[in-house]
Amino acid sequence: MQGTQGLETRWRRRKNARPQEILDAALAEFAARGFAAARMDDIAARAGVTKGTVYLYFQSKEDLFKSLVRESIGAAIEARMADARNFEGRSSELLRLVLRAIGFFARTSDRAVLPKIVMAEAGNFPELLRFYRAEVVDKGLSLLSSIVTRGIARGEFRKLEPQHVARLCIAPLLFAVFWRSSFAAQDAVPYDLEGFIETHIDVLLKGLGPHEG
Amino acid sequence: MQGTQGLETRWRRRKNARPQEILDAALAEFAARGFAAARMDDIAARAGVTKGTVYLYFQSKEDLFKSLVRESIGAAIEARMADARNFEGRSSELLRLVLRAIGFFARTSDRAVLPKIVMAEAGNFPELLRFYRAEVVDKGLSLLSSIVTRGIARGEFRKLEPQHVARLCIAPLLFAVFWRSSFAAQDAVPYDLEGFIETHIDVLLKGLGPHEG
DNA sequence: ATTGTAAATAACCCATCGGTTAGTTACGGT
DNA sequence: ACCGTAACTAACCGATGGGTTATTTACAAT
Repeated sequence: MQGTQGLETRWRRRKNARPQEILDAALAEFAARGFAAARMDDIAARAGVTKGTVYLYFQSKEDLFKSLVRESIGAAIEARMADARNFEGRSSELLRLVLRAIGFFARTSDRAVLPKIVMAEAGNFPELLRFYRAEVVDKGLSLLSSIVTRGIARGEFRKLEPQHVARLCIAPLLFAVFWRSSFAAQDAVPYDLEGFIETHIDVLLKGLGPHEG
Repeated sequence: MQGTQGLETRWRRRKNARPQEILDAALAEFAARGFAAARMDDIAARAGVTKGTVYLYFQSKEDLFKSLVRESIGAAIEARMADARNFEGRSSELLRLVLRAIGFFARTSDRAVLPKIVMAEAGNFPELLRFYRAEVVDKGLSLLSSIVTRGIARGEFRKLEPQHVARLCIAPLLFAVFWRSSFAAQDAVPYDLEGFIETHIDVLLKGLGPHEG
């Protein structure tokens, strides 16, 4: 537990480093077990401290989780919204760009498991759900549907309900997150998520196009 | 707990009715809380019995859940596979039919929450995940990818990786399930899931079509 | 070197819950 | 009427895990 440093002391005082280390450990444990099943003892052990120490820096398990959400996704979405507003080219290119970015996040980031955890335990922690929806879901859907609206206005996309299309954009990306965080572990040959996402963008953009088919 | 019948007896012997009533109660509790957080006491109470009685009919919590999966989805998928094999018309029509059927199930059935529960708690109950993947996921994906392969062979669809397209088919349906079982509860104006699914089928079929765009 | 203090530990408390079992009761057979 | 039995209950057990607290210890200031 405390065997990583030299031989002189059982532990060190590291007030500054602890919170981030605990957050990282918590992310890993929440990702592996979900919110309810993650043990504070395990989070502490992974962070190289004991449970009592975690409670020096965070009030409760729920506080720990919220801190995690706050410091991760919200900001990233707002950054992309700024990108989108400044974009000049074709809407299909803009959409491709944004979906590739979110797709990359979904395929590679550790943080991508957070939506899964939230939806999974929505029933037991409604406050967590409300928080996440306001912070992430509504912002994300609004970004995507504004791109779709732009595309329709410029005659690049067919006339479809932007709210539906926005959800069609992210559904496969959410699927990718779920696949990665559950089935992927038991696959001998890993499933090609990157190819999946490219196919998604390809099929979606063709499906949105105005040319009759 | 046992106050529903008349005044004469504290309880009745109803060996035949119990299992189904317990399964229904379990579905409701699993749907509301998830697998781990659902309490056997609550399931029993909802079924109008005590916990001991549940263990007369089911070996364990996990056995209860598995029974639920078995009696619901597995059979339905096999039925659709038979439908698909006998179908004579255009692949796009076949795919539309199948997706509408699954979509209807996703929008309306109580059982539709099962995939959500499984994926949510995959990390803690790998055996459950393995079971569900073999019983539902692989069969479902194989059904869909065979339709796609058929469509490509007949020149109705573009040449795309059927495994990717199969997942694209269900991703929005899974999304619908998740939306319904988490966010829907807090929406004042309910989101139009049926329109969403129709848009999905529309966009997907156009996106798969062979005509350049 | 000594000491004050706050960072960190380790042992503890207690509510919860899956599963078990000893006892109770409905009810068909005689 | 009265068993015999199996359906059912109710009380129990043991493990688990969130949160607390008494104690120990690193280390900066003097």
